[in-house]
Amino acid sequence: MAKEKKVEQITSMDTDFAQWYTDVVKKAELVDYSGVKGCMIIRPYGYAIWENIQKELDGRFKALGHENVYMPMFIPESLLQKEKDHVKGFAPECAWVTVGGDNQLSERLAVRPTSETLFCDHFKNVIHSYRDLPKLYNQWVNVVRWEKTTRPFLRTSEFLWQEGHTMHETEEEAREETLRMLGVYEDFYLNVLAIPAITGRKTEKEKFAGAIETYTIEPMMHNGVALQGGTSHYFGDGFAKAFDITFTGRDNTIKYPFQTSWGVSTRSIGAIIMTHGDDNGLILPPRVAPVQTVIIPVAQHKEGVLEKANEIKERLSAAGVRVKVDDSDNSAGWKYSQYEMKGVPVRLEIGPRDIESGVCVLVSRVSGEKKTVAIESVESEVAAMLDYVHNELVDRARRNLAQKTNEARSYEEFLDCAQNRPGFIKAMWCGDEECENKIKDETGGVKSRCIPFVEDKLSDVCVCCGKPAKHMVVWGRQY
RNA sequence: CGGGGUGUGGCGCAGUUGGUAGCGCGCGACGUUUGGGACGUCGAUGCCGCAGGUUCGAAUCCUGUCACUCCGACCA
Repeated sequence: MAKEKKVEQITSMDTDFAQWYTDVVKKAELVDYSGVKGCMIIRPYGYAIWENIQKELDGRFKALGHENVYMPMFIPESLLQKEKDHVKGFAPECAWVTVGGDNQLSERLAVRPTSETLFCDHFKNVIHSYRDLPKLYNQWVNVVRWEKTTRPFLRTSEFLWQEGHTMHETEEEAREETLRMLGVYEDFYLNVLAIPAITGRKTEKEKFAGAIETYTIEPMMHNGVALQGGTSHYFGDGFAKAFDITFTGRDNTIKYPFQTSWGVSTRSIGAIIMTHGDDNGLILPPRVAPVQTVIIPVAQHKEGVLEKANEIKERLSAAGVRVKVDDSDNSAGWKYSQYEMKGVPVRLEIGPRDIESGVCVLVSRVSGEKKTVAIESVESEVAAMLDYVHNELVDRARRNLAQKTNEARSYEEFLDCAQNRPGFIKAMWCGDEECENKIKDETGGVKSRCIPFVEDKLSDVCVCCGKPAKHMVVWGRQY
């Protein structure tokens, strides 16, 4: 079936990717703009996606022993300042509360941009012995960062996320936790969101403020631009020392614990949109889609059609499928377009002719192909198509990632890639920040994404300065 | 924070030399329709982003301001 553009309200991706994104976000009813600068309203359909993301991640966290807590949303300035690299990183984008009611506050309060300092302030009180470790905490909250330019989901002044904060007895254990949680994200992105990604370590320059190591998951969007999908940090005992968090060890000496933190935000919804969407709108990965299958009754006024549609709905629902029947007065064609725009992964059409022969029609949102299946086996057929859609999305995203990943062995080649081929560039690097800065300046924004866990040896020398190379870096532009 | 653009019913837009607001879609009722965005009839919906100013009179001119958007800069 030839794919043509059916939804004229959505700007085509090739015409203007940024405008396409804005159109999809609005037309699929994910967000609305609010009267508050830089802040978005997440509408029911968008929030339902977030709830499914939460459910998936929260289950994985808890299975690994993490507990949910809630910290205050205000951080006294003195607390934020305890770790000097941390405050330097975040102070420029803090929102400050200076007045309460009629009274000027004696100390201004930051609206949390992230909560390491609050957790540490609390850890100090609850960690005394090695028997109190590890502490495996997580919280689902909003944070505020005063961004200069904002876009729905990708960068907003306020956003929702989870932030995990853990304390461990040994460095080794904390380092393991850092990598374990990045692994959780990698698994989640691939097996839930259908998004393959490059994972690795951030360079010194790109590290989180106050971290010893920052690990990252870097999916590539359809247009070749990277989006940091999640991060996991190893802090060593730097914050513990700054906050004077100590415990008595097994050897009866006073020690500092070792710390991690890790987070995924509503930005992941932006990743879904820009990884999977097409010119007809959103395509939701089945495992987080609020509606996995929409049933469109055809000629629904005819005897028995709606009854059959509802009967199928009950059966699918009982089988664990998130399903809805659209029995509104809109024409079938209108409904098709509507649910394509909203990215529902599988459509089920059922009309009088189908009912007569005991079948219904399943349509994949990815390929648009139709499959006639027996009503009696509808549960297994729908489940199979949902899996099929998931796998198709993974394959498509993998192909995009592979196609738009280039290798550069010389600086000329690097600049050529940066200018003419959107996507990632693999290239060797000497380890100096100077080269990162030079590359960023001379390409107009290409930065190191990460030092991947699996490095290729493309040459012996830095692509930029020609000095001996220490690592292969994946470079790219980012949201 | 710099540079461009836009704010007029829910959405998309028109509105000339200033004269008191219009179109399409959508929305509601009724009828006919129904396998890829149906059609007819009738109907409802506006502090023209907000605040000042000029004028007998402002959607229109001037000043300020707010928001959104695109491109940079900045930014887990």
